[in-house]
Amino acid sequence: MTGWSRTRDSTVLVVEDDRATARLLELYLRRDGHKVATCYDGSEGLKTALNNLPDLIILDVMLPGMDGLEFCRRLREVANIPVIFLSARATEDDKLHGLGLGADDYVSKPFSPSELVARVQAVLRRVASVENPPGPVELTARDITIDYRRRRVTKNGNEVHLTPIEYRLLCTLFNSGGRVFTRQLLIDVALGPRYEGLERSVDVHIRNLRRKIEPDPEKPTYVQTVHGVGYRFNPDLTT
Amino acid sequence: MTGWSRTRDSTVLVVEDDRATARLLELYLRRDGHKVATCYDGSEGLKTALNNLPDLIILDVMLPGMDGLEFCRRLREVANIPVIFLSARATEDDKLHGLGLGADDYVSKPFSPSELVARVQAVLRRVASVENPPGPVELTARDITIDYRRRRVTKNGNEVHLTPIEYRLLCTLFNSGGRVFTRQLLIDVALGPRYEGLERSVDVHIRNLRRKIEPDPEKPTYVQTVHGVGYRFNPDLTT
DNA sequence: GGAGTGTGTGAAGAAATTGAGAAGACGCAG
DNA sequence: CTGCGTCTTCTCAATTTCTTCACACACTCC
Repeated sequence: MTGWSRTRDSTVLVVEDDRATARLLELYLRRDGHKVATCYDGSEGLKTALNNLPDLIILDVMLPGMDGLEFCRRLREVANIPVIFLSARATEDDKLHGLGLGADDYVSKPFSPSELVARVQAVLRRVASVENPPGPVELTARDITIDYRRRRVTKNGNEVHLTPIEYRLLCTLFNSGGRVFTRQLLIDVALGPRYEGLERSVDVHIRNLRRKIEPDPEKPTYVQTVHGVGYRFNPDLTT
Repeated sequence: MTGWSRTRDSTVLVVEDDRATARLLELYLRRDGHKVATCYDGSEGLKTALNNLPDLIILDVMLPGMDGLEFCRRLREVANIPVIFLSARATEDDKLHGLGLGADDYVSKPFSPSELVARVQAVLRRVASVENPPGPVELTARDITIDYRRRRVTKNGNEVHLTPIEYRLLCTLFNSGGRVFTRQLLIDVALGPRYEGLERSVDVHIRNLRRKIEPDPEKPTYVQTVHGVGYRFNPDLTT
């Protein structure tokens, strides 16, 4: 595990319980010059990912051991490895669309192998130019910056202390391209299926989050309310 | 998990008095792409190790010339080469459990060669970046310095005595670029897959580590707690 | 404007996480 | 055998974080 010093040829971790699909992926990825490792269930995959820090992960959404979203969320807590989702059904796509978890792309089954390989290339190229170590992996909007690797949020350079839930909500909203999230979707995506609070609790966390990052919490500019729907993140100042 | 090749081409020293076992090890390790040297007794093995500085040592516990535990202890005084123990009987396993000597893994006889090869890979991968990082053999952050070759830690020039577990935790956190580690990840990365303690034990080691390196252990500046997540190393004083 | 619904606010109690001390296990050295 | 060093585990206290509730305020549609 050569932490965050990416090597020339990229390693790809495939987490997919269907062996046939997994083998297909391996075949095409190897042919494309990647090193490939495969895990057949979620929790093993997560451990492997954290131990070996591949350059990219291809992740089935439906997994034994650990759900793909859960996988991604836990991965994001400690690492920032790009993820491409494999979704089985069209209905799943909706949720994935909104994934603020740092999914870098998603592909619906059945997929064309060459399309997937192309997406892998694209993600790796994009990531390589931005993310290469050493140094923080950051996203910035106006004066807010998220450093995923250190799990640190700064506003104008000063650290802002966020609780775990606030951090997850912010991450989810932050890199969602301004998409609107219902409270339930925020719960699903940011807090996980095992979350047991009421939807209204999300309001409270949003408020606390605003207090910490908004210049004037009375008039939110980052986390905006969409009345009757939910919340969305506004990266610009144009609204 | 399948695949991955990143840790080949390393030199392995086998110290094992039983010639048949030794030859078996050589065979499999060579097939796996390692260079292998073999010694048949302890004191000769130690001499060889110190002269040639292999990347890893496979060490029989029962040895003529010098006991394997003694070997490990003396090795640790001057070098930081990872060690995998070969223990003859199940009863010996208990002794090795404790990692107290700084063993990195252990394998019971009779062993499956492919399992041993896999463990060699795992140890090399894990240890490579954490305890034997590429680049300089000495890293400094503020007034803490780690000398990887000698396995020494100094604070303002004074040696700080760390236990094997403390040392590994510190190494792992130290050259991680400030990344956040969950307790489980610390266990996986720093202590190895055979570690059997609870996650909470990590807390205790972190506390002991803080007592030794922090100016004011009440307000940690090096090893920071990330509430709800884990720990993080802060090289600067900027927070 | 007013009813009806949705959202923001503050605070209190519950719950979870972490820190601290200490006891026990274990092997080793003298 | 006894003392020493290390590691694990336990409990209790301190702290942080989360949830919930009641009410004030805002929005929308008629």
